[in-house]
Order: sequence, then structure tokens, then C-alpha cells
Amino acid sequence: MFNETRTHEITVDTVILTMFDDELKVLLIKRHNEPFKDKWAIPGGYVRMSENLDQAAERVLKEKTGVDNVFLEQLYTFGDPLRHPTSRVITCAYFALVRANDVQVFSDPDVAWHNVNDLPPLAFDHKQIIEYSKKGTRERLEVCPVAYQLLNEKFTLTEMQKAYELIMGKQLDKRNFRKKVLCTEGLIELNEFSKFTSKRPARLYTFDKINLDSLRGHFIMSNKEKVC
Amino acid sequence: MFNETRTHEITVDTVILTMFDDELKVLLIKRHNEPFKDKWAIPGGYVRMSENLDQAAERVLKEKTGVDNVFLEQLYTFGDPLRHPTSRVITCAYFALVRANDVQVFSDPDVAWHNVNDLPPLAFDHKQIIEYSKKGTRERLEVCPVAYQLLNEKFTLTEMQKAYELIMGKQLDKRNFRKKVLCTEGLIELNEFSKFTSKRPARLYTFDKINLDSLRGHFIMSNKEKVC
DNA sequence: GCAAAAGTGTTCTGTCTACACCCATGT
DNA sequence: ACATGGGTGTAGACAGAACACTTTTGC
Repeated sequence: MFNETRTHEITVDTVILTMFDDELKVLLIKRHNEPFKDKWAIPGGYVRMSENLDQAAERVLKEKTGVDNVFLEQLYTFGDPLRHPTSRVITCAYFALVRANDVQVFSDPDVAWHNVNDLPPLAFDHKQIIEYSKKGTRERLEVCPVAYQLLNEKFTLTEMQKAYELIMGKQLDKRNFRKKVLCTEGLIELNEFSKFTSKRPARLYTFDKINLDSLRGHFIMSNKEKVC
Repeated sequence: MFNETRTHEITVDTVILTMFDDELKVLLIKRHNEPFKDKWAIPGGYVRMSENLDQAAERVLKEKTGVDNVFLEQLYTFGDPLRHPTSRVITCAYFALVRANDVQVFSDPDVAWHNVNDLPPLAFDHKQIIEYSKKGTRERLEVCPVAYQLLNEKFTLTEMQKAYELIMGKQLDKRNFRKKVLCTEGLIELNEFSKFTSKRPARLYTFDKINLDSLRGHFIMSNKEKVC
């Protein structure tokens, strides 16, 4: 079926997650061409010869969303020979957490946010890649407060708790959550309160940008639901 | 410097770790050709068109060590345009833990085990890849008992503790270690004792093979030495 | 009998979990 | 005054860390 040459194509695919309407959303683009015409896919593109993988992922993210300088990490590389029906494409998957407000609005109906837990039919192995991302985001969040990336610059603790709950896929106890999060390094309590609420105003917090940068890094996908 | 075509080469490189002489060792091969002639490198090879990345890594491992059916996981993909001085090679790095006894002996002086903490000059970005592997192995071990893969089928708890200590890079308390490890699922206490010791014989243990298989999986490299 | 490694429990401390009521504001 | 979401503390369970002596064997 294959001739054993050395030529593969390599792409990056980016799982771009955001939060609104009380749901974790992933950005999908409807394909106009074969293969998988009219199926939805996560944004991706070929890696250029002059850029490294991180740069390629950043470029793709920027091109598709206008979003820049965010939490973006390599997730896993998918290289099944049959993942692309007509050619041999190996893809290095990245995932990103972005603020919904930062993303340019799309007039194009073929670019849309979808609930990560209610996906339409997807092209290639993109369903698997999104599942990996959900797991990766969860594991990442257990280790550092990446959920900030989903929130506005100033946010309430209730908003942050919502972000945690969506990523972790379970409800959290309000008091325990606050106790834990309030001693997170980099979290800054502001003397400002949320307006435009018809209820008691909530205190606003922000997150130290210096620490945000140090969130960037690499990590390994682990398989916690096995032995021990 | 580069023309922006879509042709890259893709390889897998495998960090093969084992344990003997009270050291964690990595298998290195001395290069006979440019680039990096006479430098040491981790074993790698091109991904064939008919195989997926896991299969390519398994094949490379098998070719270089004769070892089969071991803990082997994807680590990270390295794609800096300058990582290879003369062409554009993206490499998907894997790491494996193997039993020293299972590896075929090498008559070739250009294939050798080196202490992971005392490496000779390495080709490409292989030093970085080995550093990633050390970290990845550590994180993996915190989650499941992969250290078994370094030990003989029957082993003493002291031997296992040694493996943990080498991977974790620190000494462990004997009593705490045993308490924790004795309730690991899959560990089987044998009614056999180590011979060939001039001291008190130690009880032997083994590990359930069914559980060993479930060790295989994917995981994400995380960046614990930052925020929180 | 002594050298050397094997084997064995308890206490303390910090972290995670469960859980219910009052507060501040807008309408 | 009431409806709504904001905000707060304590007690029990559990996991990890610190720590020292006795046992078994070969020589």
C-alpha cells in the first residue's frame, strides 16, 4: 500500500478552547474540500521550513483567531498512516486556552465554537485529538492555574470556579475552592467589584503577568486511570 | 535561508534507559558520518510510510537493542529548524525503560551505555531530549510503578527502591517506601529469597504481567517547577 | 561474634473533604 | 422585604515525612 520512502507531510493542529455560555468550547472550521468535505476540523496548517513547531502552532492560532501570546502547548503527535485517507500526514497537536473576548468575531458561519462535550462529526482523527486535549487541560490544571487564560483580565472567583468546573468536568465546593485558590502565587486581590450585576457585587481579582509567562512549558500526557 | 516548501523529514529518536552499577544508563551510539561525526547520539531512524509513530519507535528499539514489548512512550516532538545542521528533520522522541539483561550485548565499542548524569558530547539536540526523558520518567513514576521495567522478573524491594531513587534523583526512606509500594496493585510477594548474597537473604517479589500492559499509554509532559 | 543488609510501626503534620449559614445589593 | 448570588470556618479523614532498632545470614 505504501512505498517506503521518507517523504511525509507534517502539520500542526491546534485545539483552541474557550469558555462562554457556561460551556467549554472548541473552535472548529468546516472543511470546503475533500477529504472530509463538509466535516468540521480543528484549525491546522503545514509547518513551514523556517519555523519550529511552537512557532507554527502560534502562527496557525494567530491566523485563525487573531489571538496572540497565549498559553499554547504541545499535546501529542499523531502519525497513524491511515489518519489521512489520501496522503501521509503526521500532525503535531497543540492546545490553547484563550479568552473568548480576545477572539475576533467570525462572520463566516463555517468557523464556529462548539461545546467540547457535544461535537459534530469531525474530520480525520480530530475527535481523538480533542479528547486528548480535554484530558491534557485537566492534568495541566491540577498542576498550575491555567484556567486564568479563559477569563478576562479581571475576574471574580465564581467565574474562575466555573472555569475549573468545566475543565475538571465536575462540580467543586465553593469554600474549598476559594481556600485553595486564594493562596495561589500570582493571584492579586483588587479593590474593585463587579458591576452590572443585579445582585451583591463580587470582588475582582487579577493575575500577575510575570507568572503567566512562566506557565508556558512542556509536559507529558499521563495515563492516570490505570495501575495505582 | 529556507524555502517554504512542505518537505520535512521525520524521524523517531528513542531514549533507552536501563539500570546497572547503581546508575541510570542511557544507550548511545557513536556516529560514523557527518553531521556530528564521532559524537554520541540516541538511536533513531526514519519513520516508514506504512508504520505509525509507536511502531517506528518499537522497530528502532528492537533493531538497536533486540528488546521487544516494553514500556515505550512518546515524549515530545522536537522541530527546531536548526536542530539538524544540513536538513530539516523533525523528530518525535520516545523513551523506554528496559532490563539491562534483556539487551543484547554489544561487541561494538561504538554502542554503549552511559550514565545519564554524566553524558559525553552529544549530537543534535540529544542532550535536551535526554533531559526531557529524565523528567518524563520521573513524572511517570509518580503516577505508576514503571520502575519495574528496569528490574528482573523477580526482584527485591531494595532493588526496586534503588530504581526509584535513581529515577527520582533522591534518596528515599526505606520504611515509607515499602509501606507505599507494598499496596501497589499487581505486586506479588513470592516465597522465594535472593541467593548469592553474603548477607541476610531478601524476599523476592514479582509484578503481574496483566498490569504491566496497562502501563502503556500516553501522557503529557508537565512543568511542575513553576507557579503553584 | 560481628559485619552487613533485611525488615518492621508510630507519631506528626499538612492537605483534602464535607458541610450550612449570614451578607450585601438591586428590585 | 425579599430574592439572588457573594462570602466565610471548622472538624474529620487521609496521605506523606521523620525517625531507630531488631533479625537473619555469611564469614
